[in-house]
Amino acid sequence: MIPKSFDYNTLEDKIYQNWLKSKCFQPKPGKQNDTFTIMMPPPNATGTLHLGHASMLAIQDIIIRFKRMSGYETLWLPGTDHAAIATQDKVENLQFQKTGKNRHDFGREKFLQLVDEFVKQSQETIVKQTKKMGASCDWDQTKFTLDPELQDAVTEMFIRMYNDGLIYRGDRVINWDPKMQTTVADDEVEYKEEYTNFYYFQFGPVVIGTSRPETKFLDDTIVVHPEDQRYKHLIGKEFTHEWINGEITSKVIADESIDMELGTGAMTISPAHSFIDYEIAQKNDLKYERIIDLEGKILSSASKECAGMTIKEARKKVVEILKEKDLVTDIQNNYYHKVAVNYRGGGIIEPQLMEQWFIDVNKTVVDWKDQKMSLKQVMQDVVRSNDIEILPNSQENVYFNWIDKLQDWCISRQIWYGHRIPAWFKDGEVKVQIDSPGEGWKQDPDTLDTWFSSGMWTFSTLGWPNQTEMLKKFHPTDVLETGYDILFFWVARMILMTTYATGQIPFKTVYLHGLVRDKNGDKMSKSKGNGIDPLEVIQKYGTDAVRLSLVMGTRPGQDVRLFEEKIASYRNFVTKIWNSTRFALMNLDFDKIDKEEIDPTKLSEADKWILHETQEMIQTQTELLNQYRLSEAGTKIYDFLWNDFCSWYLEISKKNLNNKVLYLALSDILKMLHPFVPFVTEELWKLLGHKEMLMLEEWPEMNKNLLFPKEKEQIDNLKKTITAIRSVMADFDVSKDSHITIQHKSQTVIETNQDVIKHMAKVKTLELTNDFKHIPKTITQVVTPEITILLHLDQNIDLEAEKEKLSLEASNLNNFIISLEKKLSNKNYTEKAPEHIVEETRQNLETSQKKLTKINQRLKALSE
RNA sequence: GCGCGAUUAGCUCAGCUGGCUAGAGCAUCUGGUUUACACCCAGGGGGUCGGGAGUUCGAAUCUCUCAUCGCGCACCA
Repeated sequence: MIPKSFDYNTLEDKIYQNWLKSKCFQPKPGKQNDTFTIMMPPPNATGTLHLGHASMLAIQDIIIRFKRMSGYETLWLPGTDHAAIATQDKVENLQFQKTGKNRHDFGREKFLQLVDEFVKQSQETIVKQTKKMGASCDWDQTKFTLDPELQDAVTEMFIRMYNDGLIYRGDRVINWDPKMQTTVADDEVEYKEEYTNFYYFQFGPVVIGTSRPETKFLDDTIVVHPEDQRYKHLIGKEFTHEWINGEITSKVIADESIDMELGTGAMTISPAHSFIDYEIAQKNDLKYERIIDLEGKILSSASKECAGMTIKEARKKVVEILKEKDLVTDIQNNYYHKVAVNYRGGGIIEPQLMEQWFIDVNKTVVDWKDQKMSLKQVMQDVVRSNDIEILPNSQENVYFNWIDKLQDWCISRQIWYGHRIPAWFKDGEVKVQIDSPGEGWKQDPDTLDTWFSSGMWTFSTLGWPNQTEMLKKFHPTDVLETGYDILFFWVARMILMTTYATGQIPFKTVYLHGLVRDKNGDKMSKSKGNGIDPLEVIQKYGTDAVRLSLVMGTRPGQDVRLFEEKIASYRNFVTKIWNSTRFALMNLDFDKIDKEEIDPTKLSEADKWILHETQEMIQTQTELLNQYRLSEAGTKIYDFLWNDFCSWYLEISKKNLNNKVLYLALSDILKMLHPFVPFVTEELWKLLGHKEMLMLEEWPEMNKNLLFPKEKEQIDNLKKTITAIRSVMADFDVSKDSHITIQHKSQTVIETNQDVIKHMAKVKTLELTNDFKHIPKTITQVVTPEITILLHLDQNIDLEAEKEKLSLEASNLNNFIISLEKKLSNKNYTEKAPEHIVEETRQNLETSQKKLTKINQRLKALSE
């Protein structure tokens, strides 16, 4: 005999190994004659598995298993991302702790070797953990963004974009991280709240306000709003006055972008260290000079007194200097503002004017739908025209908002770990090509933004730029499933890169899952100690339970709260699945099953009912899963197994089991459960005597010959009857020696299931009659117009109590009837509402009226 | 400032294109050693679907508005 619950700790790994051994994860042509592809978002090569990954793996695995069983040739391709900045920073920190050396002490080559070693180790961990989640991805196709072929693809992409004029090298203000010594993309900048001093300085004819005095050494332009009455008369004029480095001549210009309300409404600009100042300077053709160097220190060209000082030191010094010159008019403390920091390392971002590589998002050179479009336009078009659907749809607005504001994308990074830029310099000349153009040419030391390569993930992994069979077959992919937090970072970039490179969309659907939070809705974090380690709860509750807890009750785009009680409840469900099959195994006669055919004339009502319900469930599951409504599908199959199959079918049929029906229904249910809980169902499939893997079974199809609507109605009546008996017995506390009379009109299902009723409702004496007359010393329960239950009580019963009960029921029913009648007497309703709704209402009214009549008759009898 | 989301039972959440008297799990109460399952079985209590207005024959569902919470983007001289 098999044990009472699924021993996940010892069986999960074995089952997974069996899947691997049988090559279940590889694409195989199926009856759909079509492919279905998911590219797994590559986890960072440095990481370990967290709940975000676990949730992503659960969702994708459910989808891919469903599609595989449905007969698609499925490819789920796994891999890892080199995550340039994050990885380099992590390894550098580790090495510094260990040896006290930074990357420059090691040198580029040696340092990259250390990173490679570290990455290799991490990748193994991530792969092992991914397997633990039951992910049925094709490990033979595993890719890494720094694989040689993927590196080649990146280089090719860069060269093509350069030749098309989409990549250019230019001077722009970029986000510079002095700590990590690299540029950072706009999206990688985070803002931290801070309180600081806000200074007011006399600058020639005006007072200016600033929180950054240390950038003001060379300022000589005052900007005001053209409509500002306070300053209008100054516009265009020049003034000679004292400033930090001595006497200067400044000029007043006007610009619309000035906010009159802010500070004094007048400001000076430092174009080399501010995005907005740079824009103003460009518009007005002003010169710009650098004040702060890449280390975050003041340049001697800006100030002799402050040269070499840090920003903090220089700020103090500048204020001192201006105080001496009596140019400080006010200092306000506790000024609230936000400081830009690098989200990956926390260094404070200093805007710098630098020469970098950029992708031009506005140049209209991309061929798309027989037109020339800009990258920006293509990105808008594919979502607007529904080539790509984003789930939830509300995120499409977020996407468009982002695109509208999108600026040229700075793709060069001054770090070592990553894809080297294929550009060569010599005497101010630039050549973009794979190999060195010859003697004296030096390759650009910079590497590419990590999202440049991950943007190519759907096609670089399939062999692009070569037109491989894989690429032709599996691209575009079908669904991209990832967290909404990387919609811009990654999803948008994939659309940009893929449409340009391949002329195809990267995927048809974007499914954005929410973040996993704790029970209070707080983000899980190590410092708070509220995190759940997926591997720990897998150990405790099993992978199937963890997967369910990450999928059930979720919607795309909505955060998920996870806590142990929730996981435990799904562990209980896994046990329930186990025991329902265990029961079947104890009762099935395996020798006969293959030879048996379904003969509708020999089936009980319950048999027909469960076959009917199973067919409908197949239909429902298929529809919901095709629409990626995983939680709804999961909830429905959960309910079906637990209630319909276990609580009703098995209990009704216990004493009269039909081998074949039990087997058929259970098999279909296990198949439908499989995508959600692959381990326990696979094990049970084996115990049912199958040699083939469940995961390769065909998804069931609805069989119209197994629909029995009449029996469905009959069993529904039986269920109502049993529930009513149980309820009335509990109300009057008769657990032993219960005596029930069922009055009914032509209900064969009651006749044939007397034993079932006795057993399931625990009735000791049961009588049936077609006579609806009142019997003394009984409590009445009207189930349907055709079925009434009488509970016999020995002692004198409290007539008033029963009257009260019946009266309450009658009054509720009466209210209901009134509402229905009101509806039906409303012409607008009967004319405008759909016919089937009105018909339903009519029937409902009829049934309710009949039922009410019965109750009233009984009430009348009681009063006599 | 612009935008997005949430608000349904004590807790965590379902409820698709508006349509039977609003659901689940957990918790709670009552009663159960029924030979698949106490990680179980049976029964019960608990909600004016955040407030207000509107559209409609009909609103938890659509529109507007207010409130509270959360998030994103921009600005930050």
